[in-house]
Amino acid sequence: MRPALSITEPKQSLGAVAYREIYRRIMTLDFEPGQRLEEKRLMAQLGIGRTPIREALMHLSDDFMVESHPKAAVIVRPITIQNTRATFAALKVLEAGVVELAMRQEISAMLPELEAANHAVKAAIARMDIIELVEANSRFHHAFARCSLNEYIVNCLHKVRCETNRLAYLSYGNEIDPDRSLQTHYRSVIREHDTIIETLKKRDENRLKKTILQHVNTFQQRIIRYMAS
Amino acid sequence: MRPALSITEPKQSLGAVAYREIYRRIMTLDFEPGQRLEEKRLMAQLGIGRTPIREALMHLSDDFMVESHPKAAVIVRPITIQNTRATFAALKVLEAGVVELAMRQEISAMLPELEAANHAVKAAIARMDIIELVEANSRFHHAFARCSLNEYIVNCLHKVRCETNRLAYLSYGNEIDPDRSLQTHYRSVIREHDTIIETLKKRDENRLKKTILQHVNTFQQRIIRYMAS
DNA sequence: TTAAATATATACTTGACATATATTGTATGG
DNA sequence: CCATACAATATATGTCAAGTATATATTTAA
Repeated sequence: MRPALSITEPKQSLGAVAYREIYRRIMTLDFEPGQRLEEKRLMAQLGIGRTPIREALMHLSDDFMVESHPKAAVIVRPITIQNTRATFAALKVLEAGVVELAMRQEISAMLPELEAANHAVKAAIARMDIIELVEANSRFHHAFARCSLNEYIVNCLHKVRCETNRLAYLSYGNEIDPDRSLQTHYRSVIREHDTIIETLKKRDENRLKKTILQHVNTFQQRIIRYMAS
Repeated sequence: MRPALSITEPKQSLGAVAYREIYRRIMTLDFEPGQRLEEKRLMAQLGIGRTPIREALMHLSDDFMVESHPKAAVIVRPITIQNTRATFAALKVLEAGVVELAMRQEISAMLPELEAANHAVKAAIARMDIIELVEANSRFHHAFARCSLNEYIVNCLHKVRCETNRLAYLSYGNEIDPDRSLQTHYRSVIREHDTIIETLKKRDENRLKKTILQHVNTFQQRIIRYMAS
């Protein structure tokens, strides 16, 4: 039996702590795209030794959040048109795959998490808390991905989501579209999330796939408009 | 200008060396599923320090080739029915995705590599060199995945392929089906590979997708028969 | 069978060294 | 005088070694 402490603090490794913290700073653009991440600096900033820092950087590299240039430098991955295109292309393939797989699985265990995340998204929008919005939205899509019960797909979507989260921070921080306002966008997101849960419960494969792809498009159009501006 | 040595030996890091060597031993079932991999042992066996060994084990864990039990042990990932099912499910989603993406890309640069790997597969079959067969087949499918020009998909398929390679070694090492012989299986593989290249060149999306999924099925059926025996 | 004590391997730290890369500085040629 | 190429330097990374603390697994005892 583990001590009660473990319930709230699963005694995560320092490597995991470093990953989370650097991840957060990259996501929130505190560490800007292209910026160099030096081990010594990170050690000082996070108060953590070199071993877990290097471990975290390796994992971030696996997740395509940083680029590793051996013997030279680790830099925050630049945001480019090409990368963004590839991100959305992968997103469509994988989310559609989730739908196909989820329809052949028992997924009732995932629903509470999905609905909790959905609720958190709505609350964050109501409070206009962008950081929490992106994180709750990330949890929602992670829970959705897990409906595939396929660790490969879940893992790959995690990496794609690292990038979409960064894009979300980028675009939500700026009002970019005078016609179709941010509020209108949020309403679309909420409506689509609700529809996703609804069709998932009904196991309506065609409508679910259509909704998911539309949901990706809703976001993609926003990003395209952002990058064009 | 780099020394001539770099052309053949790109001066890979010891971490990469360790990864490759442990990967090879897992793939060839020299390290058996479930077997524990101790750092000290690996250090002695490979003559490499602890840092790159740990780095390699982390990457192998990312690739689902080993399971990491923090503070306890790293073990070679067991081969189970469930994992195998998930592997093939992901394979079908991702390979179909590759087809969709490849059809909208300029992929002529990938064709030489595809054809070279295909040739190597045929040669390995002719020589009945199972190790080279699996590796050449792996290169073929890696080249095919790269036709998507999508690093997320390529990366995910790499992980899936780690598992399918292991399954291939497992099944090719044993004659398991008296009716449908190993030679018949090889002939199917060769025919399907040829068709894949052919339809890729012709950009015949429907036929390519059909062929790829059939190719996956050809292998899956063999594995199912193997596991049933 | 459960619980306590022990042993071992991992997670992490510190310090050090070699090397590859980037940077600076120098020299040569246009 | 400027630009290019080359040489020297500095710095950060890759790797090793040794040691500490701790968590897990194992053994022992109850």
